[in-house]
Amino acid sequence: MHDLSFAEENYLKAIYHLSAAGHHVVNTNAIAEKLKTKPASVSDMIRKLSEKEVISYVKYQGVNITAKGKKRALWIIRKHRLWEVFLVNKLGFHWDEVHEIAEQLEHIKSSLLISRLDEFLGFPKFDPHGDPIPNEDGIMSANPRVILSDLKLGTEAELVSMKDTGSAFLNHLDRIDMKIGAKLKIIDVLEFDGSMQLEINDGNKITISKPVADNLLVIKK
Amino acid sequence: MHDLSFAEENYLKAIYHLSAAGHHVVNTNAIAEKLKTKPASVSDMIRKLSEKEVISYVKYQGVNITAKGKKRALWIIRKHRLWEVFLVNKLGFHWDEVHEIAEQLEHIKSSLLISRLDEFLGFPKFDPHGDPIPNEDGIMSANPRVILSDLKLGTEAELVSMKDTGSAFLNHLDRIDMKIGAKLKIIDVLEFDGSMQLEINDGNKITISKPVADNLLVIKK
DNA sequence: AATAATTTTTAGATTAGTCTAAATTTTCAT
DNA sequence: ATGAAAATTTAGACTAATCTAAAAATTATT
Repeated sequence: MHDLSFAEENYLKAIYHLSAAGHHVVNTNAIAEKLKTKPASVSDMIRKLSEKEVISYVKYQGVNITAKGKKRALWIIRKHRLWEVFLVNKLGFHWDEVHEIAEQLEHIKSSLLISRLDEFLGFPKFDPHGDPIPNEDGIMSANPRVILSDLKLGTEAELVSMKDTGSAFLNHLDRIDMKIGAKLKIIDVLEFDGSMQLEINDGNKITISKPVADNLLVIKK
Repeated sequence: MHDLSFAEENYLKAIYHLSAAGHHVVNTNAIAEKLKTKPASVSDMIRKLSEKEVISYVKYQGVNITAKGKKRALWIIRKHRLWEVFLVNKLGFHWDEVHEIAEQLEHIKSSLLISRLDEFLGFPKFDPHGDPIPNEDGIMSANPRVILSDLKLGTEAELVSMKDTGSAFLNHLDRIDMKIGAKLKIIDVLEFDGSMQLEINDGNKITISKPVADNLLVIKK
């Protein structure tokens, strides 16, 4: 198991995220855009990563991540998300300030460190953005996040993240007491405008518009 | 303030440690040996570091660290030692397992992270090896470590580290209840063999041989 | 003080990662 | 289905960090 360099790890992670986002074949320009690098650099790196068998690749035909590559990528993602939990829960950072620091910490090499950190944090299942944390085998045990507006009447869910992190939107959520971790139950959906009536934390009933519901990510109970 | 690369940071730290260890002028071979690299590589790096004004340097005459360089080095050392405290006090590592991980963590760039970590750890003054932790300005407020056998009759001190970390020696210390943090008072020194009688933690009296006293590092009270 | 031994620097290569510019391949539109 | 547009790869160059081998400077020895 030769180690990957920081640059190689970043490429692999980007390819994993693009694969997971539906593009089961990932193209060069998409990688270049995601990493803010040039397509020529991506071509070079693709050759190197396919020699290391973490991706498979046919010239001009795009990239597929291999099982081996997926495992490596999920290991990096596990580290990233555990460090984010540490930064927010232990050091008091806000969840939208931690990404850059976690991008550095995710490259630290020590599996013992990560298992100790996991234990110290109480074996969290989600990072502060609501994304699930893979276990040592790369498996995410928790339900995936879904968009609130995709759920049906009667569904219960927990708020884990917001898509739009602009302060105007966050202020709005604050005003209606909608915080990460809030338990939601859908008690009505209005056909004509898609707005929803919700019960929050088994108490207050509020109504939110479709655009707001589109921005809220939840996991089903 | 342009950032230094990881390699540059490692060279600067090595030069700082060599300067602090008495060699007020540091020579190329010493740096090469410390970093397990070749003198030719050191020559190149010396040129780069002196362009960045963190060291001053005359060809064939060795290297001096500048005030600017010392500040940079102490910042890296601060990060290294705080991370070591985290690994030992929070994650349960033993103090002789943490160096390699801290070598990686010390390069993480974020001063906010370090001030938060410092606070989280309770503003420690020593790392788990007993070395003092510099503050934000690069100043080490604590007394320096000294060798127990250099102290005079009547002196009180705190055990902060052992030079010899072999398990035979550590077992011996365990048997006589000599742990990091123990408060020691020198109640007798025997001329003919240099052995010492100590009071530990205001209680038990024990006798240790000169070779043992030579291996114990303490700070004076 | 001259020469031998040691230390340090330079010269020239190598690898990783990046870039621009040009060539090639694929895709899309008419 | 063919030419234009877009995507991708190749070619060649650059920087950072390293190495080996050779040259130059310093230090030590007789």
